[in-house]
Amino acid sequence: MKVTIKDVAKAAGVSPSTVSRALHDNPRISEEMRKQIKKIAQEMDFHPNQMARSLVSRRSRIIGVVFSGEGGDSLNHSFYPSVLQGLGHVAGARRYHVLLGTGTEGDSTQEAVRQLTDSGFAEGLIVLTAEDVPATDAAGLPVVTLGHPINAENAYYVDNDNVAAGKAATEYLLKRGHRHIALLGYDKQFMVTVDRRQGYQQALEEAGLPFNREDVVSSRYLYNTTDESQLRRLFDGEDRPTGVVCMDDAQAITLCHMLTDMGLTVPQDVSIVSFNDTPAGRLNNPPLTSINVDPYQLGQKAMELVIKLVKHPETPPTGMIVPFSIVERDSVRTIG
Amino acid sequence: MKVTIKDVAKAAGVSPSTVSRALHDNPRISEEMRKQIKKIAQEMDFHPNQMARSLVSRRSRIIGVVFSGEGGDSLNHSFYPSVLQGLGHVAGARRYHVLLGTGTEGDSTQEAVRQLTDSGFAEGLIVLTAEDVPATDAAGLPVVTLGHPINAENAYYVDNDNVAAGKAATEYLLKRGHRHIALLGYDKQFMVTVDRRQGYQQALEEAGLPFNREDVVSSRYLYNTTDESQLRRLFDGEDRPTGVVCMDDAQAITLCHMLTDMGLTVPQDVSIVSFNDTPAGRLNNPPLTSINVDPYQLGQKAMELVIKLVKHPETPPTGMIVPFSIVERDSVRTIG
DNA sequence: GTCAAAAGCACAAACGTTTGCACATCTCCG
DNA sequence: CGGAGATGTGCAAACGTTTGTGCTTTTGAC
Repeated sequence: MKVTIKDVAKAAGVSPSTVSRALHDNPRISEEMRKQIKKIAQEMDFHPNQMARSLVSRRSRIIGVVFSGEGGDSLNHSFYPSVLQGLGHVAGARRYHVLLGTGTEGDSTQEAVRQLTDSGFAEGLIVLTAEDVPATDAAGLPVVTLGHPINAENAYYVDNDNVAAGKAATEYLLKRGHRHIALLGYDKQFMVTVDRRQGYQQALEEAGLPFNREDVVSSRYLYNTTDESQLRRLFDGEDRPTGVVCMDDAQAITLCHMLTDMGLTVPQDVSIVSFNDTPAGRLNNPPLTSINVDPYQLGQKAMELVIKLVKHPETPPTGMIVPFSIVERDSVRTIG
Repeated sequence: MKVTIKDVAKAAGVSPSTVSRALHDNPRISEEMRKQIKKIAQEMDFHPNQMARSLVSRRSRIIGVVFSGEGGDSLNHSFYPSVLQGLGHVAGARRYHVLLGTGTEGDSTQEAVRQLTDSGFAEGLIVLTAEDVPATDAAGLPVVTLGHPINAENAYYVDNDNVAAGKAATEYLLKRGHRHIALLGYDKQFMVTVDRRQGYQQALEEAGLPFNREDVVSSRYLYNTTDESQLRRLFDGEDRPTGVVCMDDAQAITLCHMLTDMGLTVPQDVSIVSFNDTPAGRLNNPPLTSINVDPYQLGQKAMELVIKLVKHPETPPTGMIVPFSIVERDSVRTIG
């Protein structure tokens, strides 16, 4: 049987309430009593029952985290573990716990959220969805979304400045003399990619360059499924792009293969800057110049934000932007 | 304010206990009463408070999961997300929840386990550690380790048959005519790699081939840190290996690069079969023939096992073996 | 030496459930 | 028609904490 607060009280010859207060450093307990009780509790290896504690205090110190379902490749992306680590570390440091939103195979994000809120354990939610996020104010719990929500004005979220990132990637190539730059991996279902695309276009326009529809090729985000024929056509003519910005390293890598297949080499013939700075990208030949969106910090900030929210529910809607960085490797060549 | 069982009781004109029983399909409640109560509960959007419920029932339906600390690259490995998915899906299906063992940055596995057990929420633990697992019977909770524990006889675990896997990888090359096979990525700190090494040796011996110490090169498991000079020496002479089995795709990929750097190509000059079937391996040129250890199923089985344990604590120590499969791609060539 | 204030602690209620037991009603048999 | 068994429901205790209130003792000022 687990040792309860009553056992400690009996051992110390005081009442349970005194023990409780002593352990919480309540000033109404004398210094010496406090020390002694703590010592006894220690010796008895007493750990307060969280269920009981949470029942009365109405605080569980548990944050629910739900990942966008789908499974597939997307969850395998190195992005998620990093986020999880970030989340976990700050949770741990603040003595919070992380409850994973599971849901059976193939469940929707919605479903996972419901499971989590119904469970009644979590006092705050982080939903990490690459897709459109429904305005989920589930059961009155504070929700922060990781990624750009549709109704950004009255939501809590943490994200990169994706249009700035798209712009930066493009400008990186522009600065190095590239005049014809393609965009690979646009997926209108994913805010990230539409934002980046916008940044791409901005950079082009500010440089006085034309924006061509044919230069942006679509594919499912994080799924490595590009229409290769379209891609080949793009790189076929003499006026082919000399630079490409890719939405994800994986696409960049397959692009590399296709290019060598076509007799073109990276970065001599075409330069690539991509996103997400994955292990695969680092291992590629050549190693990819890629934009690191700092998933670890995204996780950290998200957790910090929910925790703030559960403590101060009145906090006005907040959007936190975490900076990206471009890590330079060998997939870009300076022209001219 | 949340709606409690008392509210429902009042609305239904019965006592809380009746409501409780009705919702639990207790046969002592009449059919019609049960239906009516359920209807009312539904309408009032009543969800029982899990804290209260757990307090009395002493069951939380929460399973703690702790990943081996370290962080670094290891957690970024695609292995973990898959495991998590497997875990999560069966947990969800059985209406269990997953509580992540966090621990602040750089904490040990030990520490994470402690945080989890002290929290008092979990009624079972899954510890996923690639390293030596301390015999953690923490606080009387059932613990299943994912991976090969040292004291396998009286532990609950799920794992691959790693020596069989190492053997299979080696035999795959032997069958294709390779007579000189190296082993890359041995790390004596990790049971997985020592088991696989043993399988490698067995395969060699059964084929009547000599086992050479110089043919196995060490490096930190899952960290891409091999002593390149040793590797170069190995592939320098005329009697260089024609086949290599690698402990992880990442190592295989860097090996590829080194080989091309040395003027050798894969698979023409040297064949590679590696482990873990990662995205990066799939994207490599050539795509790697790799052994898939089925992390998803590992996760599933582990969760099934703990759940079984929390229900039947008397279950005798069990080791579950999940089958691996070798997925054939283009990094192996048949000789002769 | 008296009294008020401060200090130190115990009592008991409350949090929202579950569950053993007792109670009331109804049915049916002798 | 009396009582035994079913059948359905309510009472109250229990789970292990926290916390408002009240009681006792000590302290210090006059």
